[in-house]
Amino acid sequence: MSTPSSVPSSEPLRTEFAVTVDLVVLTVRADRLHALLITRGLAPFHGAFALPGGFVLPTEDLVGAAVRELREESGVVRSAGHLEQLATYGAPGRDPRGRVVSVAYLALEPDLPVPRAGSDASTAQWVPVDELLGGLGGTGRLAFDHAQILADGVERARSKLEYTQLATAFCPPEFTVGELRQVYEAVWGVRLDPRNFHRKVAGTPGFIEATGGMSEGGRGRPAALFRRARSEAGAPGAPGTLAGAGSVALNPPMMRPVG
Amino acid sequence: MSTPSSVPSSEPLRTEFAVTVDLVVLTVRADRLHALLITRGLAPFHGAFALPGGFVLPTEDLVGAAVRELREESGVVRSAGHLEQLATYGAPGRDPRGRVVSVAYLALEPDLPVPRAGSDASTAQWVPVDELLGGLGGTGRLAFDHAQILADGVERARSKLEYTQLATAFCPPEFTVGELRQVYEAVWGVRLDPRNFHRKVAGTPGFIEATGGMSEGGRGRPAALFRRARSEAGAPGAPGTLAGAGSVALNPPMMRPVG
DNA sequence: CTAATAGTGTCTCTCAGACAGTATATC
DNA sequence: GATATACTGTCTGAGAGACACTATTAG
Repeated sequence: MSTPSSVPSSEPLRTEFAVTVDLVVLTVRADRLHALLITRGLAPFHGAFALPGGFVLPTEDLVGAAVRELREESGVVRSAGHLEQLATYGAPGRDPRGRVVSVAYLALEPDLPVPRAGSDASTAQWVPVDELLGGLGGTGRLAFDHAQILADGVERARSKLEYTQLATAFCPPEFTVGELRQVYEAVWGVRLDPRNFHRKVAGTPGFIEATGGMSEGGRGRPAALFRRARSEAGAPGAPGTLAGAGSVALNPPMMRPVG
Repeated sequence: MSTPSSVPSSEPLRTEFAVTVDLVVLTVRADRLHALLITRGLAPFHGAFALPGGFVLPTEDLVGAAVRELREESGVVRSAGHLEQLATYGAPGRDPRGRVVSVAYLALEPDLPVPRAGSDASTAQWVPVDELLGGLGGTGRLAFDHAQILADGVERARSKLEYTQLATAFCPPEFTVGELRQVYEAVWGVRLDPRNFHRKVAGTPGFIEATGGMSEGGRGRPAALFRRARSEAGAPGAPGTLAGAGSVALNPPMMRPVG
C-alpha cells in the first residue's frame, strides 16, 4: 500500500513466504495434560521434538490444512474435540531454512485416539506438558519456536476453561461429572472440591445433560453419565481473546439501561 | 513434514505466499466506537473502504510490520494504546490477485491522534463501526474479507474489556472515571450506572491510580484525574482466547487445594 | 465392616446491582 | 435557583466456597 496511487494494479515489493500450520494437540491422560509431539527425522533440529504440522497446500484453506494435518499425524477424524486458531508466528529467523510463517492451531481431544501412525508420523507420541514447559531445561527439547507455541496453546486452553464449556472437548461422548472435574484438575494443576464442582456444572444451563445411563466398574458409588449439551450460544469459530492475568470482571450485567 | 525420512534437507511442495498485516485500529470518539479505514485507490475494490495494512518486508517481524503500518497510516507513534495480534486469514480466494495470507492486528488508541496523512494514507478516516457492521447493507462497503476481520476485532475488544484493564488503552494519559465509563458504554453499546462503576473501578487494585489533579471545564462537579496503574500482572503479549458466548465462569478460585 | 466415590443440603461471606443522599461545578 | 456530574453509603439477592451428611458401590 505504498504505491503511488496512479499506478494501475501492479504490486510493490512482495516478499515470498512459505506458510505452514503447526498443531498444539492437547489431551488429558492419567490426570496430566499431554501434548502430541513428533520426533523430527530431518535436518534442522534432527531428533528433537516438534509440533505436528506441515505446509499449506496451494488450494487449501488454513483451517483445512490444520484438519488435514490433524488427521494425518494423529489419526483424529475430527468429530469430537475442538479446533481453533491459536496465533501466527513469523519472526525472520524462526526457521533456518528461510522465511516461514506458521499459523498455529489448538486442538483439544479426548484421550481415546492413540497417536496412530500416519504416513510419516510414526513417531508421534503424547508427552506431558509439564515436562516440556517446566522451566528447568524442559525447553530446548522442542524444535524452532515450538516451545513458545506450545506454551501459548496451553495458556489458551487454561483460559478458555474458565469462561467456556470447552472442557467437554477433552471428554469422550459420555462422561461422568468426576471425569469432567479431572479435566479441570489436570489442565489447571489444582484440586477442586467435588461437591461444589458437581453443584456448579449441574446447575449451569447449556453445559452438560444427563444421558440416563450410569457408569460401571469404578470404585465407589456409580455416577450418572452426561454428554455435552447442544451448544446453543456456544463459540462457533470466533478468533479469540485472552483474559490477561489480572481479571477485572466488568461484566455487561453490571449495567442495565439505567431504568 | 511429509518427506521420506531418508532425504537430507530438501523441502517438499512449498506454495509461495504473500504475507500482509492488516490493522483493526479502534478508538472512541463522540461516544461511539470508530475504526480507522482507508479508501482504496487501486484496482481490486477501487474506491471501497479497507483496513490499513501492507506487505511484510523481508527482514521484518510480524508485529514490527504492524507497528510500521500503524505509524505510516495513522501517525500513531506507538506509545500509548495497545497492539496485539488478532487472527490470520488465508482462504484461497480472499484476494483476487493471488494467494495472500493476512495477519490481522488489533490496535486500541485514544481519540487524540487525528488520522494524519502518511505517505499514501491521505484518505485515512475514522468511521463508526456500527455503520459498517450494522448487518443491513453495512457490509459490502469493505474490501476483501475486511468486514469479517473488523467484526472479529470489535468482538475481541468487547471481550477483553470484560476481563482486563484494557479500557484504559482508549483513554489519554490522564482521564476521569466518567471518561473511562464512556469507553465501556461506547464499546459495549450500553449505559452503565455511574455510581456502581465508580465504586468498582476505584476498588479494583492495579486498574487506575489518582494523579492528584482535577478535571476542568466540564459540566457539573470536577472529577479526579487518574492514570492507568503500573501494570503488575498485566497481559504482556499473550496470544489470546475468546470468552465465547455463554460464559461459565469456572474460575480457579472455585477450588483451593482441598484442605 | 472400611474405603471410596456420588450427590444433596446448609451456612457464611463476598460482591454485583439498585438506589438514596451529599458535594461541587455550570448555567 | 435548576441542572449536571462526582462521589459515598446502604440495602438486598445471588452465588462461591466450606463442609456436614446421606447414598451406593467394591473389597
